[in-house]
Amino acid sequence: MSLKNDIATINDRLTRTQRRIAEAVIEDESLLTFGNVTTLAARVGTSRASIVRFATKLGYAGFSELQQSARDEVSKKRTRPSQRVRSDASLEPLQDKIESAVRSVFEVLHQDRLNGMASPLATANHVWVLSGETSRSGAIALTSGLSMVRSNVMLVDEHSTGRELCGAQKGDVAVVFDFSRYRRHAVDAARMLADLGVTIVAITDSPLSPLSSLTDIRCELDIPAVGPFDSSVPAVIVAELLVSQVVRELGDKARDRIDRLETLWQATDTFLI
Amino acid sequence: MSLKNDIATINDRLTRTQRRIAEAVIEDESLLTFGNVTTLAARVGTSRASIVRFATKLGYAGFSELQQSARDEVSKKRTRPSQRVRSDASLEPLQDKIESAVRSVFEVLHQDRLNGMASPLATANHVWVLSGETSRSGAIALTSGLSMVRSNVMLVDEHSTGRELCGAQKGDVAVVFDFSRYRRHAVDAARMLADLGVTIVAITDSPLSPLSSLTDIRCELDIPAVGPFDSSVPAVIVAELLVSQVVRELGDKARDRIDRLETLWQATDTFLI
DNA sequence: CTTCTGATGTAACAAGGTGTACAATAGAGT
DNA sequence: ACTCTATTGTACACCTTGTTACATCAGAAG
Repeated sequence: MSLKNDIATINDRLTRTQRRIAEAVIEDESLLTFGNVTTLAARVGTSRASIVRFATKLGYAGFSELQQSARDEVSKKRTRPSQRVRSDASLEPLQDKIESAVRSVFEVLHQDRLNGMASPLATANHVWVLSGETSRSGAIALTSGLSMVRSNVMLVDEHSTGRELCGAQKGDVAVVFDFSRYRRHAVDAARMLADLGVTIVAITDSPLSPLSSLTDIRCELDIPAVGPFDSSVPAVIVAELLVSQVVRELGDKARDRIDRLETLWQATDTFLI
Repeated sequence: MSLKNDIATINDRLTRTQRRIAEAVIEDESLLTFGNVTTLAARVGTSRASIVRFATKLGYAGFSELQQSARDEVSKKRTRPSQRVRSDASLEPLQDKIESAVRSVFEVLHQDRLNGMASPLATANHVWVLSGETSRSGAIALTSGLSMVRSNVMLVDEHSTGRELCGAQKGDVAVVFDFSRYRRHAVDAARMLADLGVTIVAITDSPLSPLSSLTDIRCELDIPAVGPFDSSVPAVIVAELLVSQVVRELGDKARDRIDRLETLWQATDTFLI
């Protein structure tokens, strides 16, 4: 806003070419933030000197200072949501962190990426679910949801890794949740499965994660800290979105299975209502 | 995404300083888009040459090309919202539902109520954690977090309810997660524990829940549906908030335990970093 | 301990960018 | 038509930046 304000305050004192320059930078701010004097001059169809004079007219020492100001402006815009100021009850910073983490999950997980991650889960022979510690809730959510809509979903516990995984083979899919400190057993198991030809779907927190080099089918989440530990909320959300997408892909097959499950529940009187 | 992809595909071939560079540009993308070789090198604490080598390692001709790519990426991001309406159409209702569920968790869980639920967990002799199906992720999150900061935390599985609970007595606390259809075993177990004099902390979805009549220490959450199933996100958030509050109450005792846990992890080489 | 390899830093260089002095130009007023 | 002034373009000096060649250093292998 500050740039537009600057222009507005002196806009009646602008010369013709300066006005053209102003119009150009308002229409496409990247001319200022990413461009330089030469490109901007070319775009407007004027000389480079006029660009510099435009900057000084706005009150800056030169083009460089104007550019810096424009860059600061967009940087501030990007970081604002997290800095949002509010009253200081001790729960609110947590609320902020979690809410923005939730939002970022949906930014990362556009529909096409979600499709790319869910499709293998719909078609795989077996689905193996691996996780570290903080991501365990996500793994549970995925296993629980997925096993209600398809068969052969296995949660692999740390202490039973070898025994359970020995049947894995090509055509299977392994979903690996792991964050921040990267539990060795999860990473090792994932690497082993990848070597066996199993398709890896990774939910992790950084392109620098050891999981990221194993597969293209993955997403990187922002993980907020809640108290001393990392939150598993983003992982759980991803798990639930994956399940709902798999359900959509499987269509009637999933519905049938859910129906059969329901009759089983009824027969065993599992629920109170 | 393309930058993060680029980094991910070669992340295991990065040298130490190159990894530091990668971490820096992932954390603050403006270092790439707005910065230059000099500033990035200064930020990372390395030489300018290493920055250039990092760019070439990623497959670019040099830093300039990498910067251009980064700039293109954010330019694309800025124009995306218009496409987003179309391509993300099916995700947006879900996003709305989850975000407002998150918000409602914090509306329900004012600081005093959170205190009331967390305090018993800090002082109890034993903490028993029970759950239904969709709330299982929350139970896992609570058990996992709580057992890192205090001892005698037990997750009670459906098939082992009797065996595990027979030691419960006055002075213990049971946290029960259960929603919507109210799994019979969770409710029955909670009732039994209440009869034994165990303090019940309930996380459920309605004052009409069978759990609500057992205890005053409880909260009622709005549970959104994600696909055909109920979301466990609210339960997980409550679990994490409880843990963070217990940590605050236990103070140094919790910190000591975390420290000991850390040395154990170090000794057993549990994590990659 | 020595050697070798790869990673890192230093320094030089070429290219490109900014700012300014100065010349050219356009336009208004006489 | 002439002059004066404000505006714009040109040219140049200076500085910064990206790149590369070379020297140094650290660490693994023997």
